[in-house]
Amino acid sequence: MKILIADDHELFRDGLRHVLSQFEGPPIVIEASDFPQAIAAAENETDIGIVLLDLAMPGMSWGDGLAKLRDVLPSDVPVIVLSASDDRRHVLQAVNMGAAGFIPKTSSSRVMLSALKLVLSGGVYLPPALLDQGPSGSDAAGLPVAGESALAALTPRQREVLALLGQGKSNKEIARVLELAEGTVKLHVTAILKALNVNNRTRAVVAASHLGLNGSDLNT
DNA sequence: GATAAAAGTGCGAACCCTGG
DNA sequence: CCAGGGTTCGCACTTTTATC
Repeated sequence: MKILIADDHELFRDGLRHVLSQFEGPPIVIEASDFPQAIAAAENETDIGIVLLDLAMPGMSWGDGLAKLRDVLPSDVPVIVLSASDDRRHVLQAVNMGAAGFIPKTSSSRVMLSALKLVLSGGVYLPPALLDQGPSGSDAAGLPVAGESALAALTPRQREVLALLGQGKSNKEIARVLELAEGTVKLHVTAILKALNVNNRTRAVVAASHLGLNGSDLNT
């Protein structure tokens, strides 16, 4: 498998390459130090399996760069955003633009490998710390807020279920935590999906995170 | 205050789909 | 085949709200 690492810091690329070498069947690593190089690599290289993208790179704004990368990459190739900043607004915007996840550069190699495996298996990885942050409070910086009314429409029980979904728990685990039948949890999950206008639990978690819901809501 | 309606919550069951 | 996720239906109970 080929992995494209796009980061303007050579030292970080070296470290990342070392981490990736621990993968079963070490991948072929392609490197880019700015957005134009990353886009060119995405266009010219075949069989890229995953892209690790630093948001802060020269060449163009991260939004334009990510959009351009998504344009040239096949739709089934996931792009994981790497950043030293954990500005959740940027991260969630990136996810909305098609990123399959976000890995803080402060993460351990173990976390990074786990996140990569999750994304490669079709999931979306967001760090717990990001999900645990409180509401952004404002859309002044341009964060889309569509759907907040839908979130407000959720019942307290549904919010509890959504918070546990955000912790990656299965219906069974949620049922155990809330002392409900699994069928009841499914009922709540179905209602949540409808309310948030999404079609699966992963997107519901992303949407909830986007809207500022977090695990601490369990106590409300 | 009493009553009815609505909303929220909970359960069981059956069905379909998907992936391992 | 089986487990898990998602959907739908029916039913019951409690709480809240509106009406008289």
